[in-house]
Amino acid sequence: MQTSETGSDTGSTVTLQTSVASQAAVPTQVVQQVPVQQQVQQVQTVQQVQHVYPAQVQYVEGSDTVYTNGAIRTTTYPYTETQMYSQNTGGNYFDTQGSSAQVTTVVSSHSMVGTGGIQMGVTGGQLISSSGGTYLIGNSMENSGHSVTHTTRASPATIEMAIETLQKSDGLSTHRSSLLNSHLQWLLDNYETAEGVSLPRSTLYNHYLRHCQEHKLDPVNAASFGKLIRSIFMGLRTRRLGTRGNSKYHYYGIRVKPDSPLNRLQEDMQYMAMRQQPMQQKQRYKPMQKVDGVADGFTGSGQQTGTSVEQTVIAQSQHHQQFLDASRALPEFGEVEISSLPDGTTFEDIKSLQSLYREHCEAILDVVVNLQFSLIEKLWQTFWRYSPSTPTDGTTITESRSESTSFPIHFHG
Amino acid sequence: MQTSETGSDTGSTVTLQTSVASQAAVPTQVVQQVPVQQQVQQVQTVQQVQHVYPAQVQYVEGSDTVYTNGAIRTTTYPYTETQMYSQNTGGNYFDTQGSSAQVTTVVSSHSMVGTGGIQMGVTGGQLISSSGGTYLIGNSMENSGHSVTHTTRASPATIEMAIETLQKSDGLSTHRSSLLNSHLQWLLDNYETAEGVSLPRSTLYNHYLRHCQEHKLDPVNAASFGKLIRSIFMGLRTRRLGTRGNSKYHYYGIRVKPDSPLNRLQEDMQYMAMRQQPMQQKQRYKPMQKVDGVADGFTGSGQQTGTSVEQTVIAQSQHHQQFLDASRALPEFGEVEISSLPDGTTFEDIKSLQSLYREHCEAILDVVVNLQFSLIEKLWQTFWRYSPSTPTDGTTITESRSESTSFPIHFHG
DNA sequence: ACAGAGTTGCCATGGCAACAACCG
DNA sequence: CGGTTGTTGCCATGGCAACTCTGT
Repeated sequence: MQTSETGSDTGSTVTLQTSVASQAAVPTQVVQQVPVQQQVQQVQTVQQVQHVYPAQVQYVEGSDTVYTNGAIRTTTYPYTETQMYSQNTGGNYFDTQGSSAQVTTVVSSHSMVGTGGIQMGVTGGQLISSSGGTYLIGNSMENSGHSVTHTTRASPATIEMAIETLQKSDGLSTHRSSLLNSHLQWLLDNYETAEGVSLPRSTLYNHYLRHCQEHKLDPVNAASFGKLIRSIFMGLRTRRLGTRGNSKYHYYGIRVKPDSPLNRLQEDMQYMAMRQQPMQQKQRYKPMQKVDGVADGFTGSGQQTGTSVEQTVIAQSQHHQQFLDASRALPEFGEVEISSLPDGTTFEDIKSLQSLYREHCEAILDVVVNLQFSLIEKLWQTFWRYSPSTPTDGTTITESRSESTSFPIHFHG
Repeated sequence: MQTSETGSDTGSTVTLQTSVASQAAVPTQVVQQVPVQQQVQQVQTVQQVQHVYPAQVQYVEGSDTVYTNGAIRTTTYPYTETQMYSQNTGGNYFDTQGSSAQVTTVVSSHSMVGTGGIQMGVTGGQLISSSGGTYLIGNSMENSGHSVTHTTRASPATIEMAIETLQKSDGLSTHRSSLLNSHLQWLLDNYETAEGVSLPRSTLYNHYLRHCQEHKLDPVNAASFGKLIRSIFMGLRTRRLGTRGNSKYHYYGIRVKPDSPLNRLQEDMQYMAMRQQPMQQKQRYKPMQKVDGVADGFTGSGQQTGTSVEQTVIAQSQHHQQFLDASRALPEFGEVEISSLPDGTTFEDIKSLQSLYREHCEAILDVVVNLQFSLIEKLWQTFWRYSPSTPTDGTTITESRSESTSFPIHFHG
């Protein structure tokens, strides 16, 4: 359906720039760009279809209120949720925040308002991205596993659009182009759209950083990476998943390709991370084993009637695979037990420090999970820089759980 | 014009809660609320009109694209800007981020979409808040100063709505009510809507914190405060003003009431802050003296034809008054001159430290400007906590500007 | 019924890049 | 004309509170 016009560089490049540290008000502003040579990279077009777990998708269509959510709630919740996203030519993505409440809105550059914001149609369970503005969502396949539910997003046409839109200014087709194409290619090679699954943004970004490191590419920051990936895998939605108080932002509607090397790495590392977990944490995932209607164990996807057990388990593991994250692997630190506070330091300060330390540990675990061992030192430097000697005073953070004392030592000892 | 129905507490309270530090994953979650007694606080209704500086206001009305911006650009900029805001009963505020691109959207719970999102009308230069949903913008008065351009937002009816909407759940009219009423009252007493001026959010929030401190009230956090103030002064827009790289978020469309004590404090402190500034910085504000078309010295407000000099100067001072902020008062620190870096510390690290330090200084200056001297110690603790001895190593940050070395010492010496 | 947990809306802030205006 | 600066759109993350769901 898509012609194979490749992202043939000249004249259309994304202007995502190499991350220059120009944040201070220093007026010099040197733009140091690595002169990667102009390799015109053929953007691969077809994504293989395999191991597609039928996460059920549904849509609701009202007269002038359309909810195109993968996760329709069946309640009287004031429904600000919606999370519509326009399928327009690129730039305007509607995130959770800012989407309207209860009534329409959303809109692309072609004024689709009259139709209710998003046009819909159902084809045989396949999720197609026509390049224009319509958005097709396949309905749920309720048979046994491994059906083809999605795939083949990010056709070259789409990418072309993405590039054009991201760029939006004309004649600058320099080294940025190839640099970007490389990023695009990597993303296309390793990820694919898939309904019902989500990836933590940090995981995805860490993968990206690792990729950049390996290939000596300048990474863009997380925000720009967000723009990039949304321009490729259109229709990504935002979710915040995780335990209470530890929610992390996820890209919902994307997963690691089953044949991606990232997949293998992640699995290995997951196993390692699993082994580190105290028993209590492991049981966290157990209740999801008792299979019932809901396929992926998450709120989302409303009523699902005829799923098989096998299917559910697969979807589950799929979900876990992408979902397991440092924030979950780490045990909760529990309360701090301190006899006497030395100075004017309040209990809040202690908790703050604990929180920071936990974040640090999560970061460490995260890079380890992603095999980015070289980043460990950087993380340590970042965390401890402002405390060359000891953390502020003599108080040590003692954790109530026995196994988890001085957690990162497991990794560095 | 408004009936004097007071926010008489029972049955309608805002559920903004006292800020409990439940951020860690500690499961206890004690909600400690100060049992302020149920003083039914009469919400004052009429705001005095005085010293209204005619910041010029304008509106543009298209067929189905309405730009109700205080700052219409006259260009071909893709105009995602718009910054529409719904005037609905409360909760749904449309910030810069997320508002549609180029085509309508925006929407309240009463489906005003057909009208183009925001209805407009012009009355004789007065900005009126009818409690329903329409938003009236006065046009610019092009005569001498002190005309009545705005005022009298936040009528009791509006507040009632705000309360109802913020609350949205019914029967909990407890101590929260009076606590909130106190906040409301304070906000109503000290601020008013005004077109063409803006306040840094930090300033406003600091004022609020100070207020809470003085009255032994539990402050809400900045986000919740944002909800609160937007529910009262509807139509606030978001701006990010400041020098490049130092932009701060502002509430645009609000100012300190001319008779507010905050005003006096701020002026005094500004003077002090001004005196601290090296000469070069003071000149920063000078170019605005050369009066030309633009009234308030900011981008925004497009074509203004017949303003008098007096008017401009007044608007200018008005603007400065609200706008002068620590981020501007502080001189730029300039480049760091370091002979040798000791460890693996990179130049980026130094710049990072410098940036942090500057933020620290700005914070200090900010609290001093707002006479919150008791917060200074807290700030210091916060900043130096992770560095009990010296900042990381022997390197000292030398600033290129002569007067500004060790800036905060002026305040603590 | 109540408490705890997950999810999400609304608000906050911040970085990067694009754009416009301005200045030399 | 190019470089600099202010402003803003789009993306990111995070906190609080409301809501739902689930387990006791």
